[in-house]
Amino acid sequence: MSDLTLRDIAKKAGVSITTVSRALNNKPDVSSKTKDKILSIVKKSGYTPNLLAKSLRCQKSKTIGVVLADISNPFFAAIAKGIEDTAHKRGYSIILVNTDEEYEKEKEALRVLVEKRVDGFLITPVQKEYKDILRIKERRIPLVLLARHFDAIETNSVVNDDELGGFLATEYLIQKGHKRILYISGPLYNSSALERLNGYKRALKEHQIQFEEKLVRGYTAKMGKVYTLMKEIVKEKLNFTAIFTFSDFLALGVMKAIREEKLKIPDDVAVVGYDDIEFASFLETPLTTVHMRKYRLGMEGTNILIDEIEGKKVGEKPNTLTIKPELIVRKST
Amino acid sequence: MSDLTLRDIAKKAGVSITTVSRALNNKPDVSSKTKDKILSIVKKSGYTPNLLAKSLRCQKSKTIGVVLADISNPFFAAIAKGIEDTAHKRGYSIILVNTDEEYEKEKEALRVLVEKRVDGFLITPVQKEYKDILRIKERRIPLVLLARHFDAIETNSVVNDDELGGFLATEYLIQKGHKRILYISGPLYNSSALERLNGYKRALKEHQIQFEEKLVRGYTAKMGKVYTLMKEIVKEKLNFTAIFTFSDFLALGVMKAIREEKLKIPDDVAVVGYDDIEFASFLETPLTTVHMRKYRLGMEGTNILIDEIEGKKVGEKPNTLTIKPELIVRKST
DNA sequence: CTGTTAGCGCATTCAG
DNA sequence: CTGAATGCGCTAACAG
Repeated sequence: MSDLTLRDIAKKAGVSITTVSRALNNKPDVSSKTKDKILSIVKKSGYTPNLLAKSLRCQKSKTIGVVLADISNPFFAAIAKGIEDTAHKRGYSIILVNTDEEYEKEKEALRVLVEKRVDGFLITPVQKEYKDILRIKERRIPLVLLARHFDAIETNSVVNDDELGGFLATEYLIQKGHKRILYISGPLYNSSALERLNGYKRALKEHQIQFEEKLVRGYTAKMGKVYTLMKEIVKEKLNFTAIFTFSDFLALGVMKAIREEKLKIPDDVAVVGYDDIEFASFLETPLTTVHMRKYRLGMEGTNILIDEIEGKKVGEKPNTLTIKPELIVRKST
Repeated sequence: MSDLTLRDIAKKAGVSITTVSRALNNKPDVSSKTKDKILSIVKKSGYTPNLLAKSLRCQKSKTIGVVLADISNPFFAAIAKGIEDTAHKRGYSIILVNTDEEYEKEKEALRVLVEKRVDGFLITPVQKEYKDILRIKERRIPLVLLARHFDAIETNSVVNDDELGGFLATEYLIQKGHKRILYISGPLYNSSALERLNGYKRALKEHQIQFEEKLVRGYTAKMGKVYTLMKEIVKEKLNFTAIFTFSDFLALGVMKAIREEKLKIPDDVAVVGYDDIEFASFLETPLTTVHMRKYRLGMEGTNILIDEIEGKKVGEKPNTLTIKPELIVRKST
């Protein structure tokens, strides 16, 4: 059964291709009689419009390119869900690409997606460079950055207020009496890692605690690495009583290492995570963490993007949205 | 900067469109001199091929439709990662759609993806019906079912040996001395839930333990529901000493409920999960579970699909692959 | 209200 | 080795 085309339907209905097209797209200028006739033929014939042709002709594909760092990480998965739901609701499909935090893959993904003529991009940038994202901008393809942003270039973006998140977590620990707080950071080219560090520093400063370089460690987003690192750190006698981690995902690795070193949470060491992934509350020692509205972040980003795609944007300035995080206190502190 | 086309490049190079097309696609019949010239012009001009046009012309989109039940569930996320990696490696993009286990959404997704002319489908079917999947088959669009399969229709599929998984988990518990084993099942229209139940029953039978209907509960894949249900069950005095759950995801809900009811794992009640999602091993009481090769499942499914798309299929019969699971014993039993 | 014409960007005959 | 012509399936401008 090779696919039917408008021409086939037109022939069966004894009208022109144009008329069929009009009937199918609910355009005016078709008598309801011919329209009904066409529609019934379409229905019983099993005609399926070819969106490839439509996209080529109309110069819009109703498809969004979604470039995420790691779909198997529940943090990004939650964002992806928000994106997919929202896009679908507004009539768009998403082409999803994983970068594994590698800039080469991001670059490649951007290229292919431009070739496939996506109408816009949603990206959690790797941030090792931004040249290729700049090129998207220059091509005037709508674009929204998610969860991370660049200081150097202006773009639409939806981010978490990471400086505040870092501050809240740290200040809370300080108020619980902790003075030596280890921060397991993500890589600092990542804006969210950097800003959480800034929040951490500000909290220390406001409470007259001296910042110590050696209490900041990690600089990675890989749980496995952090687990190994943590085992080493415990042996270093750094004298910390609390740990703030870049993500819940990392906190899991940290806590496993700590437990294996026979330290008790929260008695020997308090742990605060970041993101509030679903699992955080289901742990045996539920994790105190900075709640981030991941689904909403995906949703808002998608809405901003589609608004721009469809020319509903107000003003010329990039649209940036910063979502406030919230500290969720559980049993790990 | 409106997009350049082959025509623009041809004009600049002083050759025909055809020649440019040939040069770009590494076809023979172009002198290396003109080819070099064209390539250098292409490079400096920033030409980007329009894959929409190419797809329309060639009747293939190099895009796969991926229809998953719930991308925010780490089990599906892991499969998705395997799919994306593999597809990307072989030059394909994926359009991802979530169904939330709702048949209506699956149906709608299938329709849109056919319209977008994906070259093939990877689907974890909701299984409340199969009419629309049948239609895909009738259209002769390549298709691979993942993690679940239908008895009623023949299709390519890659599944876990769920009967065996259910058996292994149950027999292990029996060998640990348990006789009253609660099975928190997924919905039984889902083939994997049904087969795990069958494995559970077979293990009981082989060990001369009477099967009891009331020890099978749940019939849902939602963690929240299971959590609530579990709290009720504990109060029912069902007298069970072990629980086998349909998924690690559900096990999390179950364990939380159990702990809140002051029962100890594994002393008061042993728990076995299914899937072995990454978190299972990072829990404070690491979870005994049936390991499923999720990434591989996605990978194999994608390879089978692309082989069929590209006509590399051997034989006419559907290609079905069953991956053996493995029991991973940890501290929850 | 309806049909004819043109063209989106590309790959592929077929002629030279 | 190269180019002119055709059409993938669709929508839009224009003419009736």
